[in-house]
Amino acid sequence: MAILQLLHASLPDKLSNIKTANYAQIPSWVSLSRKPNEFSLKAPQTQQGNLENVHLISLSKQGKLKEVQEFLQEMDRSNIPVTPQSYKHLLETCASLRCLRYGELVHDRIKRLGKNPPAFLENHVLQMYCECGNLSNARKLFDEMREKTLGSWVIIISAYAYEGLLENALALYLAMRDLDVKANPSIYISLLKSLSHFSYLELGKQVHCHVIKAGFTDNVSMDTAICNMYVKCGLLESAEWVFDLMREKNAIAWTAMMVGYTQADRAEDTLEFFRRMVRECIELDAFVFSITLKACAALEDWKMGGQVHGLIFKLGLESEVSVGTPLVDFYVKCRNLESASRAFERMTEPNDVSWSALLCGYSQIGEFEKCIKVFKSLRNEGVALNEFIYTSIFQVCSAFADLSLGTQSHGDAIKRGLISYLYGESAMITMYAKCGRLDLAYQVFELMDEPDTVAWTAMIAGYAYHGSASEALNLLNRMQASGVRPNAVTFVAVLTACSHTGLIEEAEQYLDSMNSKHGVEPTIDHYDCMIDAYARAGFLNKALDLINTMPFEPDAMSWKSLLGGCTIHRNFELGKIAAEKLLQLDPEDNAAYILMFNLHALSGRWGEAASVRRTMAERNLRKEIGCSWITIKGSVHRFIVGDRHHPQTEEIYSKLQELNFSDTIQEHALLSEEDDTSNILLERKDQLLVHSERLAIAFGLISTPTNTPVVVFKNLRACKDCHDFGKHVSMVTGREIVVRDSNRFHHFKSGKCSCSDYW
DNA sequence: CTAGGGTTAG
Repeated sequence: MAILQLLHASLPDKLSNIKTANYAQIPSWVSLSRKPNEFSLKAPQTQQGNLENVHLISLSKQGKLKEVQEFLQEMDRSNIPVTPQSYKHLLETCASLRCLRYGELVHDRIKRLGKNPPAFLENHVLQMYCECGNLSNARKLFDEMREKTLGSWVIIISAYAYEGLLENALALYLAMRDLDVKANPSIYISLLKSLSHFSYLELGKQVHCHVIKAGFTDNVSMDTAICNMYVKCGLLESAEWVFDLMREKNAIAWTAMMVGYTQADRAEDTLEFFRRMVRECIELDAFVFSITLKACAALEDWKMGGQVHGLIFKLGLESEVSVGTPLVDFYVKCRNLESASRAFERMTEPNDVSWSALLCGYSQIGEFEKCIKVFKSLRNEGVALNEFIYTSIFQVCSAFADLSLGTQSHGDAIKRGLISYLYGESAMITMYAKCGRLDLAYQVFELMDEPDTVAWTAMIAGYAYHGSASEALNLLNRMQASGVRPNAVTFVAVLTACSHTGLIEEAEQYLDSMNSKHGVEPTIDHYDCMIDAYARAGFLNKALDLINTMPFEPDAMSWKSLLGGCTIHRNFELGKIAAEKLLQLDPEDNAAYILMFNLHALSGRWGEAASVRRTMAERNLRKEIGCSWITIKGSVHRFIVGDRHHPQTEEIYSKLQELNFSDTIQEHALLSEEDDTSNILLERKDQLLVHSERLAIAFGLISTPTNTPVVVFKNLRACKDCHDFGKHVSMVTGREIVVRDSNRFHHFKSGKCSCSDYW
């Protein structure tokens, strides 16, 4: 027994589920050089060569194709015939190992055997070619076969259907009918599989009719296939109709229906089906769990998901990739990265899908460093990567504005053929745009065959970040002309572009016509954009009116936009109302306190300003540390306020002095998101002069050729003083300064900013 | 000879 186990352990995985008889115990030293009657085993004459054939089959079942080859030669030398049964096993092994080379050798031998090999053997050869993916050989054989059995038709039609070669599959099906060969359920099931797409719905219905006429309904597998075909075509009602009529329903039919519900955004129905399955004691397998977890993930229903996880644990399915991977994704979607990692670790054999689910989690939750680290180690270890992983990497590059890693990953993905059409390309558009390279973003966009809504939106949003409203609107027109329909996100980008450039009338028109002209229902995000547009432009009352009359309850963003406008345009009364409302909705919003503080400071209400600042200190608001960075020759230089760690610190500070920009007294009183608000006594002016973005700009000036723009990135919103600083520097040095803050790009040129001081 | 279900992304 132990030997057998050992032997099995050494078999290739693909073979481990093949049931083997005890042939393996026949030693390979069984000699062929002796004459049959010399065997100690008294083999009757009629069974001559039995032992050799048995041994051949044994070798074949162990996947030892090379030894098979050698043994065959030995058998040939001793004139021992190979039985058809042996050939059958050899062909099966070649098929399961996808080993076309040996398969062809076996086929050659069979051809040499005589003019009429048994039909069943030819079917095995056919099957071997199909499984090895060589359909042209398969077809050639099929056409030459003198005796085609029903099985031959099944094999070749299924192969075509499986490869998605619909026309070939259907042509053969029709040819078969012409020859009066009656199709069996297998053939219909294969055909239905290849018709599982909306564009083939009419054909699918016709095949369904043929199935009914042939009397094959009320067959579990058949009905399951029909059900699945309707699901994949998006006709859930038809699928339900078939499903409800099934007297006996297997797990596959249930799964198919659940997939349909989840795809149709009806995840609740999926979960209801799952509950029914549990109640009706249907056997739950890995497939059922994966779709159920997907539904839990879509609903972010961590309670239900947790219960499902419990069941998975009880059934001992946690270690399976097919369950573990969706489990990782479920926890990622519920923003529970800790459980996601734990689920990941419990899988015995994670695959590339598992890795991409995890990496996507890291990038979505903002664990960018971790994401890159894992990505690099996967690359080094030669683990299979996929296009999903690269999409996540592009997102990380966007967040870090890491053009260097972005372009490298782009090249890497091209080499591996892993830029996924649409998904990967759109992620790259965003990546290049957010790295300050609209030109490269546009190149990617231009090279796309058929950009879809998301790709157009990414490009429009790119122009919006950079404040190029006219290009953004232009692109929207081109998008519509090319027949791609804008969605809600597209309009957020369009309205943002308008808002950032003060195109009030245009914004109003787009908001008004969204629904009537484009069939996109406005959401609160669109109203917030409009409120922002009014507020920035100084139409504070219009902004307030919209807050009061829009068909949604105002959210934090609504009031924040109004408050921002009140600060720019110094409307204290309204600003106070907005600030109170905002802090009611989001007491943790650091920016809200800063805006409120600045509003009080601007009106000289120092008592109230100080009280805001005290509240901030007391609440110890968790906030991001402000930092700015610049990439010089591929390496990133990062600065925080008052940083003196850089090796060229002296040069940087003397450059700052040389720029000699003195801020006006009044603006010194204002707070920026970068200031250390936990210490209310700290002299603000000292901090201001050494804000991180100034350090980065100064470093950029001394480290780059004078004819190139200085491109600086910052994780927070640019403060008023530093914005003025940027304008000043672009004036006195004659250089273009580009700053990307958390909201958008600022292009400073000859003392002016592309944002027209509107940000 | 014999088919049918799932999980990752912009």
